Amino acid sequence: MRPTTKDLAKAAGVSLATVDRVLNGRSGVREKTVKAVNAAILRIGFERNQVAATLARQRAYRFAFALPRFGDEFLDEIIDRIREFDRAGRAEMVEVDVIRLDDHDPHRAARTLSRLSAEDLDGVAIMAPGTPQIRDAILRMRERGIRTIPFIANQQLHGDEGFVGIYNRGAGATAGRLMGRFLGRLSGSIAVLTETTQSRDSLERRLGFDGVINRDYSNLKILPTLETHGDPGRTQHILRNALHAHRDIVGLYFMGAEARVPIEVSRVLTATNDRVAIAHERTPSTEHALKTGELDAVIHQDPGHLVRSAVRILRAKCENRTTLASQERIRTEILIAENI
Amino acid sequence: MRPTTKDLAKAAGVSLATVDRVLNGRSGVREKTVKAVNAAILRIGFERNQVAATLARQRAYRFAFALPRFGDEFLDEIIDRIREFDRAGRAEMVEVDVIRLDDHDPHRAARTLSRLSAEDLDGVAIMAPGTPQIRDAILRMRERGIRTIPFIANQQLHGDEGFVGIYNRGAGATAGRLMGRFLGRLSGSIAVLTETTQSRDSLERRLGFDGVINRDYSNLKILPTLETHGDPGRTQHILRNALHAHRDIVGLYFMGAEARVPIEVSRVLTATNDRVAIAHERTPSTEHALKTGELDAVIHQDPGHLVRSAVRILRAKCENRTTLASQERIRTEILIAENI
DNA sequence: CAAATTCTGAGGTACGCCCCTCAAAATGTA
DNA sequence: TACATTTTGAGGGGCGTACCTCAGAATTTG
Repeated sequence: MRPTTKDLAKAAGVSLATVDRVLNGRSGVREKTVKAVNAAILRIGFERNQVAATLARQRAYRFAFALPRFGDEFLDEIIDRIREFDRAGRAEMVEVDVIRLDDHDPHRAARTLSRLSAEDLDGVAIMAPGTPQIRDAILRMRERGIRTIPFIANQQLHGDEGFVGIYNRGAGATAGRLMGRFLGRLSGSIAVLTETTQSRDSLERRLGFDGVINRDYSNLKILPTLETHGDPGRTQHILRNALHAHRDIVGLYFMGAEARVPIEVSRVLTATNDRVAIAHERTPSTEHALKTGELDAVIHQDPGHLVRSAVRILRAKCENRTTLASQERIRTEILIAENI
Repeated sequence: MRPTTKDLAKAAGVSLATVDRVLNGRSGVREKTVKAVNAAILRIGFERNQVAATLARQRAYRFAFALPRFGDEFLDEIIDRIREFDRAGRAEMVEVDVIRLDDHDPHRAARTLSRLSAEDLDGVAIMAPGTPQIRDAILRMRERGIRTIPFIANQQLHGDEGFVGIYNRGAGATAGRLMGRFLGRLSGSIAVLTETTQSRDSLERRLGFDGVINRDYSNLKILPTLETHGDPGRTQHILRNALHAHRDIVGLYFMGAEARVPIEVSRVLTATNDRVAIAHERTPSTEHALKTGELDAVIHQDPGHLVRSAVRILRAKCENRTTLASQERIRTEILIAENI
């Protein structure tokens, strides 16, 4: 039988009340006693029964995802996964919710975070830039007893163990390698499209992509990044111009999270499928394009996994546990028509 | 507040005892009463609190993996993940164990399964061929109240919902596509190695691989599969012969689960890395070979995911729940140096 | 109609922990 | 030494469910 708190109390030579105080970090226990209890924990191999602990808490774990108010197809996907998790998690006493942040107004966003109370929230996964206001708001949340982890966007704060996100540089490098290998001995240029080059995602991906191509594929030349601003008309315009100005374009790299528009535009503009096209994120559009051959590969990070991983880590923080590292590593997946 | 069994009893106009009888499928309740309770469940949106239910069971969930006695590097990996899960799962009242089956002797294997009792086991994930003896043993286990799911190997039994396994045909096709694309316009032959062509894994992978190459890459010719029988000396011998007999070998496909020996041998035999080499399963050997460039891609299915998924499904069966389908789909991952 | 059978209700205990109160003991301070 | 303060012990109630017993009610059977 696994040792219980009662066994632990006996082993440590203290009462149940003291064991409880130590286990839950309550005050009013001498250092010496704390040490004695911890020693007993190791000695008898006590491990708190999380099932009983969760039940006794008298309330479900309540977590939230703080996400930007406006986003792309990929963000929608994440929100869907959060809702899905919420439905499935209720029987396990876990509730998750979505909070929208005005990412264009750091003050408002920070204020939104400031209003969150430990009364009705155990932890938050935050997807927001690391501006001073936001970083400050996060620190104050922590003081209030709300656990936080950076989600997708990293705020580079101290104590940010358990970042759940995307390794964009690696994702870009992966795209670069596939582009280089798929093109083989072919020479020519590669057009790169994204919504905006301002975002860190785009910067890092481009960095990874360039690194591989420039080092290993001297036959290929990467053109300056084209910005679509998410506008179909503009996308069509700039892509047509690019294809016209550079007759040797052999590869298309859709670097942004919103590949739908570029894919459609390039379908219209390109009669044949002989250019290698690579995009990011599995969405209905990219999935379909893979099947038809309009895309040759998609670099993907599973949003469901991101969500579940974030919740597991938040919960582990609440329970002073560590998680299975191998389970939390978010994979940079390569999708082709054969393995979607 | 979420409705509890007490609320349900009130809503259905019955006692707690009757609610309990219905929820846990005990006998001695009139059909009419069962219907009334079920109607009330839907009406008030009752959902059993799994945390409380698990605690009240007075014992942990006990699951087992029935695995072949002898296996390859990949099976070792799976066993490691099972042990790991067991350690991490104790706090959640889940215990998992490994049972070894004599896969060469269906009678003995069936007998081993027959000895398992519902007393000390809630469910088993079974990796065994679907021989009549084994299928029969599985059916009798189910009658005894032990939940079962096929694991990796499918026994094709009725009621096998929730197969956790590998889609070998797709994995082979994925390997084929990458081989074709990585080789580009190059012409030549592809050598295929595996431990034994007898296994269904090998058959299906080869089928998928051939399908893609033969349809789309007329410049490539696939040689007959070479069998290593896991013997380094023999591997070296047959690979040297093949490279000698077919000077035009441009691709190597290591189809088996044990790629270590073939990789080492081909390193010795091949001075340059200009042949495309693809293997299955991430292991220390294949990971290292990816980094050094001896392998160009690895097709992988995450063993940790396989294990966790199997446990989740078994547990859901015990609790009459369904699982999140999106979480249980085992991905055919493509690994290259940039995304390991 | 009575007897046998089936169904239901009432009540209890248990799981392992959280969280609370209050008094007693140990320690520190003047 | 007397007092204040800190630390500890003892005990209880609660979470929502599982599982048990036993008596009484409802239903079926002869």
